[in-house]
This record gives sequence, structure tokens and C-alpha cells, in this order.
Amino acid sequence: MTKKEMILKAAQEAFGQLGFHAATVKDVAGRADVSFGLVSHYFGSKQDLFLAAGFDMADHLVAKLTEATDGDQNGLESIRQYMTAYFKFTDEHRNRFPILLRCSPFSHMEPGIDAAKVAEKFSVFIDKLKSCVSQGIEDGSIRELPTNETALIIYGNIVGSVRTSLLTPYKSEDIFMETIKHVMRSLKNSPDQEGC
Amino acid sequence: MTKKEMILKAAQEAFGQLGFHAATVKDVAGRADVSFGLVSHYFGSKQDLFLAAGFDMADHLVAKLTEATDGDQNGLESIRQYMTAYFKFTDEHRNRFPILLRCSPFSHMEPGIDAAKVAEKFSVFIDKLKSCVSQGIEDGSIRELPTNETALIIYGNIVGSVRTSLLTPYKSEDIFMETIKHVMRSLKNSPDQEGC
Amino acid sequence: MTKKEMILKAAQEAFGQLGFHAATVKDVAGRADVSFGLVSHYFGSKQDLFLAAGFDMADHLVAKLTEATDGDQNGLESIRQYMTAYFKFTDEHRNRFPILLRCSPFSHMEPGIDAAKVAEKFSVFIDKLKSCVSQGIEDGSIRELPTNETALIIYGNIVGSVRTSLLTPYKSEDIFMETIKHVMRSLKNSPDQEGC
Amino acid sequence: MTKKEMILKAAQEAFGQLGFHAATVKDVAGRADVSFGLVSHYFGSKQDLFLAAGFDMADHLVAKLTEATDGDQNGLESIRQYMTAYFKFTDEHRNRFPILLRCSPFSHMEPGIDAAKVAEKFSVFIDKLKSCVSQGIEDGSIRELPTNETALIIYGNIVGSVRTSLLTPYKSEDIFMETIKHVMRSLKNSPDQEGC
DNA sequence: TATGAATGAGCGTTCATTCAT
DNA sequence: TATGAATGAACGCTCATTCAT
Repeated sequence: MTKKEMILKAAQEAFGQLGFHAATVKDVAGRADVSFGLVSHYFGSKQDLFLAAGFDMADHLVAKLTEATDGDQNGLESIRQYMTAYFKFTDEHRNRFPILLRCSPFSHMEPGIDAAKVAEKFSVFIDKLKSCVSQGIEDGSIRELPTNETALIIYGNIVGSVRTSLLTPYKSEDIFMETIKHVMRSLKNSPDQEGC
Repeated sequence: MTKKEMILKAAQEAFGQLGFHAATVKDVAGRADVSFGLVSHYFGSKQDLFLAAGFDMADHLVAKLTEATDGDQNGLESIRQYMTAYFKFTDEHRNRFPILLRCSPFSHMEPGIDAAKVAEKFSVFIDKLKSCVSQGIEDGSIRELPTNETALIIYGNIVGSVRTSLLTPYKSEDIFMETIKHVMRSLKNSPDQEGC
Repeated sequence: MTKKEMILKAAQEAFGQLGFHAATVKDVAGRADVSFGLVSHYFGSKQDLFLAAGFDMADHLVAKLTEATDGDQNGLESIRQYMTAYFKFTDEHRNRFPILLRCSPFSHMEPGIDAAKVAEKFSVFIDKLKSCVSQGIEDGSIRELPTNETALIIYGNIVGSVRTSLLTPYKSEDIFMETIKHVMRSLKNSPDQEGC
Repeated sequence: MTKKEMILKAAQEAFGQLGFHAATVKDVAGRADVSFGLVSHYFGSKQDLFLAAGFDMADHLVAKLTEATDGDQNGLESIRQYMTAYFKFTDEHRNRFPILLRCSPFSHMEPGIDAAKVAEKFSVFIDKLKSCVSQGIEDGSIRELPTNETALIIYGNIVGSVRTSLLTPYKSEDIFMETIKHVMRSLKNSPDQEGC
């Protein structure tokens, strides 16, 4: 691994654990075992480093989600795969995943960070869900629901459970699996059941 | 309103908008139109002020939720009232509500803040939901679900939609109402529908 | 004891233990069990309080020293009485005596304190010793020594031992008694012994 | 001279003149003609700087005292050399020596300074005197006296005269020389003179 | 007399950033 | 590439002091 890559990993870890302000450039350099001057050399300002760290993590997650939803299953099943892949990714990167909870439009952006860039980057997560919902409504696996709101609610459901799992002391046996069931129940098209 | 109260309101606003680190004590004092020395005089350290601001907001919300769930409706209906009251409260305090998104166990606690105190304070939000779920399962309005996970997922749903509404640029016509429907669909006990 | 007197005692204790800067007006008020506003009311500024506390202690010590040297003994004996009374006084006021080590021309005056006033106040301690030395040389109990230097050296001896006793961890069985012997040996006029 | 050394000299000067509290880090930086950030960079906290400044001065003095007492003269003569070297050192460093009057177990330690470290550092000054006294008693140049108390009293005598010379307005022609004579007279073993 | 709300100068300290090497 | 000396804005905080009650 190059020093540049080591800095990026260290930044994801430090920013994820401590947040933008509390994580210092010296701290990142220390975790990467390089001099702090090298951080600026490669990544410029602290803000730039934060975005680079967040976007790198986002790119890896997008790749996994794309892979998971690429099959020819129906819309509801795609959403299940999306959620499964998302939760699997968080489990596999518990140390560095929290950077995505920080560098996300669903979180307060630190003043000085370009929120628009972050929002644009993350729109792909929502757009993917929208496609799944649309497809599911078309193929009959998902009941008639407003596409936009439903996608946002599902994403909120995912992130809510990830936050519960990674951040709170309110521990649960298997909140990820229950969250998937919760969403499936809500979306599933059952012809003989009226709404509420 | 006393100056002490003005400082508390200003702190909720500043911490909510900017976060613990980016919001400065001088900024809070400026919003409250008092000298910065008075902040320490009444609240001690910045961390103490943060907790006071968060807990004050939490107390007000708890009061509303208690009022909303106090009726003799069934468990599912109690959850609907809980969610309705929660969303109404966020709408009525858009300026100062975000302190609760910051000072919450579902968020990263700033290093130096006593996370245990926060978690204890907020456990009432989850506990209230647990009671509703239990009651709903007993009275037959809610299907057989694990109480703890379900309560946490509902709370995640609520906070997810609040975050979407207050923080993101992904605007939606009426995400709060759709979120309530989403939860109702998922929880409602329909004897003739199997789970998934 | 009036509140004014209680403040003075508390100031001697606080300034003695903590020094001018580290001792706060609130601390003094707390020890005296009065509100901090009352301190300013009676004594004006912190500097004024410091001088009042130091001078009060000095006055009490001067009274004891005067009493001790008032007899009709010879000069050497007067010095012994002076030293004995001085050490006795420090023992009896271990809690509050250190104010005199702080508010003294033999210590660094805190910037802002009127050093000249302090020096004038304390000159009486040296002058008393000078008289004793002069008298002793006249009455033959003390050898021929320069009056001024000898008085200063004796005073330095006294304060040195007080500092050793009150401040250092270098404990000693009876440094006060040994100090008196040390001075007596050095001053005593022994006709058959040349100097060195 | 490196900037680090310049900061140390400036700290000795500033702390010596003004004391720990009244001397500010910005003041030290100004005297050293460096930015105040560099002080933290090299020395950490103000307290660390204070100890570094005091210990550096102590080390230089110890070197001189060791040199002065290394000869094969008798114990009494060693003490004379010790005192002579001590007084010479204070004269040669009148600007920066006072740090040693502040950073010393014979002075009130500022709250927050590690008094035990200081006491340990300074014990060498007393220990050197103890050796001289012991040796002098053995070789017959010093009368039978308690070693510990006598060493402490001699050190008190030295510091008393240094304080008188450097701090007070009570000026004297040659207090240092008279102090040496004072100690010599008191210690010298005169077989035909009884004690007092 | 007696209180403490209110002020703000000034402190030590942190830390992103620049730049000579 | 890689280092860390050097800078200074900005922070939280303390505390003497004033003054209305």
C-alpha cells in the first residue's frame, strides 16, 4: 500500500471515529505513520482530505450495491439485495465505515465542507433505490407507492439501523435482518390487503 | 424570558445548526445578546451547556410524546400518535430541533461529552415505543414482532425521515405522512397475510 | 468576629497557601463564608486586600518581637529572644503565616503590588535586629561586626529556616533551635578566639 | 544559539523577573523573538517550560558547585568554596538567576507545578553540603554538629543572602563575603571554645 | 451592609497551514 | 517525495471588577 493510500485509510478511520473537527491532521498522519507534512502534500487542505476520504468509501459501497442489484430479479428482491449488501458492507468496515455517516447529506455538514458536492455524490444511493421501487411497482412485486418518498424512507430505514448498530448502546440481536423484514412487509404487494 | 433561558435557546439554535465544535461560546452569547462570560456563569463549561441544551429539548419532546400516547387507543394507534406528535414537534421547532439530532445516542458523540448520560436520557424515547409495541401485540393491533428490534427500527424510521427533511436537499412532498403509513403497513396485524 | 475580620483571616490563608495570582477573590469569600461582593466592599481591589492581609500579619509579629526584645538583657540575648519569638509565632500561625513569606521584600513582589510600601513596612524587622546588634557590640556580648550586614544575615537566617520548615520536604528534627545556636555561635564575643 | 535555546533563556528571564503566573507565554516568545506557537512546539505546556527553565539553571549551578568542591581541601574549606562559587554564579547571572529562587523547594510552588520533581532536583544542593559537613567533622575542621540541620541552615543562609541582594532594597556593601564569614565562624572547630 | 448578575480583558492552548530543506 | 520548524488565528475559560438591588 502506498503512503497516499495509507493516509486515506487513516483519514477514514480518524474522521469516522472523531469527526471532522476533533480529528486532527497530525492524528491522521500518526495513524498512517507518515509526517504530517505529507498529508497536505497529497491531499491539500483538511476539507479536501475529508471529502476524499468520504468519497472513496462511498465509491466502494456504490460498487457493492451496483453488483447486488444488477441481477434480473424483481424490484422487491432488488431492494432486499441492496439492503443486504449495504449492511454487509458496514459490518465488513466497522472501523472506517462511520466516515460515511459523517460525510453524508443525511448528516449535518461541517461548516466549510461543500454540501452540494456531497449531496450530488450521494444522490446515486437514492437513485438506485428509486429505480428498484419503480421497477417493483411495474413488475407487481411492490404495491403502488410514491417512488421518491418510498426510496427516501427506505434509505432512512437503512441508515437508521446502521446508526443504531454502530453508535448506540441499545444493542439488538439482529437489527439488520429485522430491518429488511420491516421494509419487505411494508412494500410487498398483497392484492387482497388494503392500505391503512 | 430570563437571560439564562435566552442562552439556552441560543445554544440549541447554534449547536443545532453548527454542531458542538463549530458553534462557539461567543456565538451562543451573541445570539442570546449577552456577554460570553454569562454563559460560563450560568452553565459552566461548553460541554455542560451542550448537554443542558439537548436535555431541555428532549424534556419538551418527551412531554409531548407522553401526552400523545396517554389515550386509551390500541398499540398501533399509539404508535401513530407518537409519530405524529414527533413530526409535529420537529416542524414547530425547525430552528432549534436539530440539537436533538446532535445530542443523541444515534449520533456520534463529540469526544468529551458524556455519552452514557445522553444514552440514559434518550432511553425513554425507545422505552415508550417498546410499551406501545408490546401493548399492540397484546391487543392484537400489531403482528407478532420482536419488541426491542421493532421499537429501535421505528425510532430509526422517525429519525431517518427527520434527517431527510431537515438536513438533505432531497425534498419530498410529505415524507412524514408517508413514513407513518410505511410503519403502519409494516406493523399492522392482518390475519390473512403471512410474513415474508 | 466581624465579617470584615473573617475576610482578612481568609485572605491570609488563601494568599499564603496559593499566592497572589492563584488565590481568587471568590476563594477568599468562600473561606470567609461571605459573598464575593463584600470583599470589594470592605477592601477595594485584590491588591489592596493582599497588602491589608500581609500588613495585619506583620503588625502582629512586630508586636511579639517588640515584647520579646523589650527586656534589659544584653544584645546577644535580645537576639536570641527575637529569634525565639519569631519561630514561636510561625509555629502558632502555620496556616496563615505564609502570607508574610509572600508579602515581603525578601520575596518577589507580584507586579502591581507597591513594593516600596512593603519594604517600608518590613524595615522595622531589620531595624530591630540592628539595634540588638549595636547594643550587643556595645555591651560586649557580640563581637565586632558590621551592624547592617549582620542584621540582614540574621534575618536571612531566620527566614531561611522558616522556609525550610514550612515549604520544603527536607524535614528536620529541630531546625529552629539549631538555627538559634548557629547564630549565637557566630555572634558571640569570645575574647580568646580570633576571626577567620 | 538555536531558537529552542533562545526560548529557554527568555523563559528564565521572564519567570525570574515576573514569576510563573505574571510571566506570560507570549511574553517569553516576545523576548526570544519567536512566535508563541513555537514555545508549545518545543516545550509543551507553560508548566513544562517553567521546569525546563529552572532545571537548566540548576544544572549549570550544580556543575559549578561540583567543580568548586572537588579539590582535596578540608570540609570547612569545601563549604567556603561552595558558598563562594554559589555567590559568584548569582552575580554572573543576575538577569536569569532568579528563576532558581522561584523554581525551588524553598519557595512556594505554584499550584500545578510538580513540587516533588523540584524537590528531587534540588536535593543535590543539600546533599553536597551534607557531605562537606560530614567530611569537616571527620577531618576536625568543623565542630560536632548535626549534619542534616547544619546543611539546611547553611543553604538557608546562602539563599537568604541571595534574596537580600537580588530582591530587597536593603542594600549592603558586601553581604556575600560577610555571609561566608558568618558561616565559617559558626562552624569552625575551636577546641578551646565551648558551645553556647 | 450584603448579594450575585453581568461584563470583557487577557490567559494558555490547539492546530491547520506554509515553506525551507 | 518527505520532513518538521515556524506561524498566528481562534478557541474555551478564568476572574477581577462594577453595579443594580
